[in-house]
Amino acid sequence: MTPAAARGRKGRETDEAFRQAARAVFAREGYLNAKISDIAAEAGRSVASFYNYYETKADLLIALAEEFHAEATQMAALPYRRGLSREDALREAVAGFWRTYAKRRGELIGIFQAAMLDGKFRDRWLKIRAEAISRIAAEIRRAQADGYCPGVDPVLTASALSAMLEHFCYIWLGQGGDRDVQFDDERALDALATIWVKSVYWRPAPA
Amino acid sequence: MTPAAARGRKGRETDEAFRQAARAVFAREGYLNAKISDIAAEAGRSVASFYNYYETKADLLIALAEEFHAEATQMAALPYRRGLSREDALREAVAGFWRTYAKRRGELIGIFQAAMLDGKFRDRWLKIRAEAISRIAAEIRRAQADGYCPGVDPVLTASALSAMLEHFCYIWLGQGGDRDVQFDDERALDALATIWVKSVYWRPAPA
Amino acid sequence: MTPAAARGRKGRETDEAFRQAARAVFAREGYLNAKISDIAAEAGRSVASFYNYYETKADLLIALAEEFHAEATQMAALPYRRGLSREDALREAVAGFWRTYAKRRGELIGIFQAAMLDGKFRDRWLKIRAEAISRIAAEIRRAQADGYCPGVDPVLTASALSAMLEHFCYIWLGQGGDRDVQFDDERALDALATIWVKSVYWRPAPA
Amino acid sequence: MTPAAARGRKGRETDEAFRQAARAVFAREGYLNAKISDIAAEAGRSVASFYNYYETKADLLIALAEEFHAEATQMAALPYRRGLSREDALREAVAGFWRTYAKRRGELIGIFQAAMLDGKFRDRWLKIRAEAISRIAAEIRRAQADGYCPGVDPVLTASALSAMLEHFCYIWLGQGGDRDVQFDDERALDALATIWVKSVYWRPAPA
DNA sequence: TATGAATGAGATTTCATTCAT
DNA sequence: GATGAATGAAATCTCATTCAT
Repeated sequence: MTPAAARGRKGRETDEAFRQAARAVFAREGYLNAKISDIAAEAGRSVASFYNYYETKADLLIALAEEFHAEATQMAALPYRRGLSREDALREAVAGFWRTYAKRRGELIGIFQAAMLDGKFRDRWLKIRAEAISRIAAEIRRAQADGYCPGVDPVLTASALSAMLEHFCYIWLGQGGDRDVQFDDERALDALATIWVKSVYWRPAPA
Repeated sequence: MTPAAARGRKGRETDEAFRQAARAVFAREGYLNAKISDIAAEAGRSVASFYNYYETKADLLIALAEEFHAEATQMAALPYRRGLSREDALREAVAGFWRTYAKRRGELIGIFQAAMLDGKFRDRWLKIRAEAISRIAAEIRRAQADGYCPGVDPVLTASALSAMLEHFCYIWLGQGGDRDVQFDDERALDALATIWVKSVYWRPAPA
Repeated sequence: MTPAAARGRKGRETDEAFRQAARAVFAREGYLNAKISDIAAEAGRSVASFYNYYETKADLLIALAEEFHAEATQMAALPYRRGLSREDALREAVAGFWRTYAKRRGELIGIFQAAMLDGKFRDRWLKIRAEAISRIAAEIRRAQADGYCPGVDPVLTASALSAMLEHFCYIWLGQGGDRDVQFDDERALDALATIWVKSVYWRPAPA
Repeated sequence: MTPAAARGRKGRETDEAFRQAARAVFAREGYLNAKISDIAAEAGRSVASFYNYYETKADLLIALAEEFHAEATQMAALPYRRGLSREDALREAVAGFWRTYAKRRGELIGIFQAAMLDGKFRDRWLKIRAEAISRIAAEIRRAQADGYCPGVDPVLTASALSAMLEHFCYIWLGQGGDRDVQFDDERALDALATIWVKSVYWRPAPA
């Protein structure tokens, strides 16, 4: 396998073709059902060529996941840099996350399925997830310093909120949602953000 | 396949052996990695015998999921019948759910993986999930009638809270948790219940 | 296995139930696709019970084939005893054969398929067939003695006519016939009988 | 599966190896008893390789049957183009058929067994057979135009003669013949052709 | 005599992966 | 770099047959 850096133009094009193909195939078939041959066919390349670029399907997914993570992180951090109020920033951060997933359905499905099944991938994803959680936990601690949500465990709360965010995105954006539930992007986002805000930015009733 | 009702003692024993074996194997290997032959070996029966009881691995899981759902529902409903305050009842209901999953790790893992990956199972599980969500949504509407959480969409909020509960359980009880996070049952439960309570039982700030 | 002679009333009833069931199942599914369990289900008996009566599916078919052969032979011989002209007798004999097969579709299908595929059965059926062929050959020799069809090989001709009769019956009565061909019993019989008569009862053109 | 036309030299060789192997195995074991693994072993290829060329054993047989049919049709048509008398042409056509089957015992056995048992194959074969029958029927109608065999149903007669030809070939060339019957190619052919000629080229006795 | 239950022994089929060109 | 072709290694599923009751 030629290292990525050493590739010529043709090589970079083929690599990109495999990435796009994988996103399409994961979105259509799911990660588990996606065969290497499906991805190759979608990319208009041979199966053997795939192995010039990635050792396994999981490796390709890891590459996609890293691209994805960079974007999601940026989207989530952005509002804080814009000087919004904490609540508004949070609402926007959640929205950023949601939109990133909506745009990258292939990665969403791939990452979630693979995290459940593939040991190699799970470890990588846990690291990425840990980063997000520690950022959320820091934000909770900051809120606590201002008198909000005293006594809650910042890390476990962050873990729970993150679990909610991810799984809700997977169900609604990846799987098409719960049965018989009306749905639109705005209302979904609003429900998510409200839970998040209310569960962090509350103050104890005055004695 | 003999219908369950028509089976004699020996048949019922074997069936039970397959169920226990499946729980153990799902817990150990995950649902997708579990081979019929693993389950049969764990049950001390032949693979061919398995097919006298279930048509597929998914069918066996459906049977387990139904048992499981009955128990979880009962555990979650119990506190309300005991006349606790809404908040306390909710806290206990969440705890009941958590404990059921903790006791039935095999089902937890099986259900989660299969709901994400196995079309046949997913449809069945969505039905079960829909029931739970409509019960949660009803509780939210009751809270709204008392002036709590005005304006939130009860069903989407229920969907999000349910997603949180399930995924958090899966991560902590099924997968062993997030990296580097200290964990104990009580604190985890507390984090979950607090989010749930605070995101439903809040009142708008007085104008 | 209790020998047939030693069976009580109940045993004879069960045996008969298996025979009828086999005829129905062979007619419906074909011999090869017929599972012992299908026959047992059709007979309303258990699979294990089947083995009290027959060692294999082929054994049951042999029993049916013998019943069948006795009837077909009788039907074919009858017209000769009634003093019809040779041609008319032949025509009637062919008709008897046809009607027997039509009435016993299960055996027809069973015998044909098994003769092609099951070594054990084939040997038995060849014996039965040999009898029929030698009877036909004798008739041809008698015709030759009267100056008909000089020079033809009586046995090979008998074999060919018998092959025609059997296969034509199988195609039309067993499989439902050739594509797009209009069909009724009388015309089919007439075509068969005419071929048979004309290929035996011809005289050489006078020099 | 690469379409046959798009294959390179190596692919074509392997395909041919599977065809030859199938012919040998069908001739030796019969179609139904032939396992994919037998064919692969005979071809000196792996079982997995088989599936790069055919989806099922039936598909391979269909390919062989089409080759076979093309040859048989040509052999049967040839004598008519040579300007022989009708009777002589017919005799030769039958001989062409017989020789084709003799040369291709594997196909003969495969086609017959599969037509009896395999729904997928039967439909295909019926189409091929229908063609042959309509050609024979046309010949009979031509004979009738010349005053031969008045009143017979051309199509049913064609069906019966075709059934005779095929089944006789199967019994003698595929199964090794009837018991205790002396046999040689010439006599067999003669018996077949005589039946065919006499059953078509007869004129009614003058009133 | 009858049968519920168990199973050994196979055949089919699928795919990720390798290799020679 | 690219790819046609080949394959090892599994897992699923099916049934005839047996046996204890």
